Amino acid sequence: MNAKHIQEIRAFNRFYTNIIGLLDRHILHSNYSLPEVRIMFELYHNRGMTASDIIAQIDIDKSYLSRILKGFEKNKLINKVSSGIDKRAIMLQLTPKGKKEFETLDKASEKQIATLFEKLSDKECDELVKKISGIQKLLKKSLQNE
Amino acid sequence: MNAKHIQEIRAFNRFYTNIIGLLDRHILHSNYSLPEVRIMFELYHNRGMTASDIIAQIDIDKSYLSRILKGFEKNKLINKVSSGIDKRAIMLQLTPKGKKEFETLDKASEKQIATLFEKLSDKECDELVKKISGIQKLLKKSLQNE
DNA sequence: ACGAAATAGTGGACAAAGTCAACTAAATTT
DNA sequence: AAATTTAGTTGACTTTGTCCACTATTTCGT
Repeated sequence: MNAKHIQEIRAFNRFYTNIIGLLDRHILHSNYSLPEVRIMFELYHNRGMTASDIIAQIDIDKSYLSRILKGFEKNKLINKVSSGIDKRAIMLQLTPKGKKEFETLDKASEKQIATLFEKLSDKECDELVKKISGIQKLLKKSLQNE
Repeated sequence: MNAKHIQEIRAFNRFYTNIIGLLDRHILHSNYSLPEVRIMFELYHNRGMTASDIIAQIDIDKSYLSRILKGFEKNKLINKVSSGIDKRAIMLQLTPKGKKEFETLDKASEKQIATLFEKLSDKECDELVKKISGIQKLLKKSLQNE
């Protein structure tokens, strides 16, 4: 890794930070915050997670998470069920209402992306996705502990 | 753009959001916030910007920016000089202290990146950078207004 | 088996980040 | 010359996020 590599990566970070901002814009007009949606995503895609499982996936302060989950429960988006095995742990699950809310956000997100990239041809999209997965592969390799 | 493309892009966003978090980690232990560093970056790389110029570059609320700049001035990181031409506008410039502070952060950021990607060979870095710039080119094309 | 240490989650108090609307002053439009 | 727009500031506020101390379990070391 030389100085040029580093500069290119930094430029990309600045650039892509803006892109992510654009892609998250639909959330600003929803009733949820970014971390809330990110948490819903995890709960939607994994059955029976605990708060700790969520923390393992996304970098979030546990007390902040606790508060968000409390809010979810209050609004009937999730059920909290004590895990039988470990009495400290609590199993979380989206209610039908919670699932529906997430799906609405999810659809909006898809639409946002489709709009943002509408100028690209199918061929260009293929190219984009190919590069994207190449990057992920490289980065994951470098991030592997040990 | 089809459903598969969209899913891949979203997965990349989630992934890369975490990467950005890792890359910004050094800022958490500095005396500055992320937006502050981002603003310093702009001031470092462009001479004689106004607050409006900064807003054109980064998406930030003008009153929030105003407060940050006020803090910078208080800590002698910038000079504010009324622009001769337009008496409403104020030219901003990093002081030597401001430049030095930014350079320190900048070095830390370089180091952070180098550490994060240390497992990649030079060849892999070349590959990474090539893909990165390809992505930027595609996205910029799609984002062009009109 | 028993005490010490670790883990799961919560709650209070607080700090940081960011927004909104109202405002002054200068510049531009009509 | 009045009306509108633009540059920037300020007060009051909300949202977002962190820190620390705490309870209740569970696991570890001996």
